[in-house]
Amino acid sequence: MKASDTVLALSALAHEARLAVFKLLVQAGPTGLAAGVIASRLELAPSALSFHLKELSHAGLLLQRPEGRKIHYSANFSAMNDLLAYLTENCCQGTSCELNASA
Amino acid sequence: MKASDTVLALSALAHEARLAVFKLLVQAGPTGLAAGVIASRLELAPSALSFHLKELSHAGLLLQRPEGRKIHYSANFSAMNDLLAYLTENCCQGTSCELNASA
DNA sequence: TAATTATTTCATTGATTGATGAAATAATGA
DNA sequence: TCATTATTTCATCAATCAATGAAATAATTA
Repeated sequence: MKASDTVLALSALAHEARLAVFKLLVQAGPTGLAAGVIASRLELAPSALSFHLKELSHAGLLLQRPEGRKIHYSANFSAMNDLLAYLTENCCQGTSCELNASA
Repeated sequence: MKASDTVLALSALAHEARLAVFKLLVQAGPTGLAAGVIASRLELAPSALSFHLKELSHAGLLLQRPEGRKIHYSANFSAMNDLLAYLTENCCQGTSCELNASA
C-alpha cells in the first residue's frame, strides 16, 4: 500500500459522520445496508450521506451493489485490513504498538 | 477512546507530510528528533513543519521535550496503539480484519 | 402511463485547511 | 552584549471541504 492511498483512506475516515457510516457497515457485515437505511439510522440528509458515501467509496473503503431500486453499501474489509497493516508496519515499528507503548 | 478523539487522530495523520513526519519519528524511536532535523530530512519549510507538528501534537500523537535550544519530538506510541485498537474493535468486527477480508 | 420511492447531482455558501514569507521569541556561544 | 541558531507565530491568500435544499435520474408499483 502506498502512502498516498493511506492518506486517502485516513482522510475518508477522518470525519465524524463517515466514521459512523463505516462502523455501521462493519456491524452490518458483508450484506451491507441500503443508503436510505444508513441515512435514517444516522439521521443524515440524503444528499449529505451521498456525499460521504462517495468519499468513502473513492478511498476504496466501500463496496456497492444494486438491489432493486436500492443500493446496498458494505464495508470493504480487505481495504481496511490493508490500512491497518500499513499503519502497524510503518507507524508502530512493525509489531503491535504494545511493545513500545510503555516507552 | 471516543469517536471524536479517533477523528482527531485520523485527521492529523491524513496528510502526506504529517504521515511522513510520524513515520520518521516512529523509526527514530523514543529519543525522537529535533524539529530542524525533521524539517531537513523531509525538506519542509520551518513554519510548515511547525504547523504540522502542532496538528499532530494536538491530536495527542506526539511527545516533546526541550533539549538545549532544540525541541525533540517523538511518537506517542501509546496513542497510536489506542488508535489502532479503536479501529480494530470498531471497524473490523473486533478481530483482525483478516477473518473478514475474504468476504 | 402516472405516481411513488430511492438515490444522486448540482449550485450556493460558509468554514476550514494549508502554503508562504516575514517577524517574533528564546536559548546559546563569541 | 551581539550575533547566531532553532523554532514558533502571524497575516495573507488560495484551495478544499462540507451542509443545504432543489432538481434530476432511475427503478418500481398502481
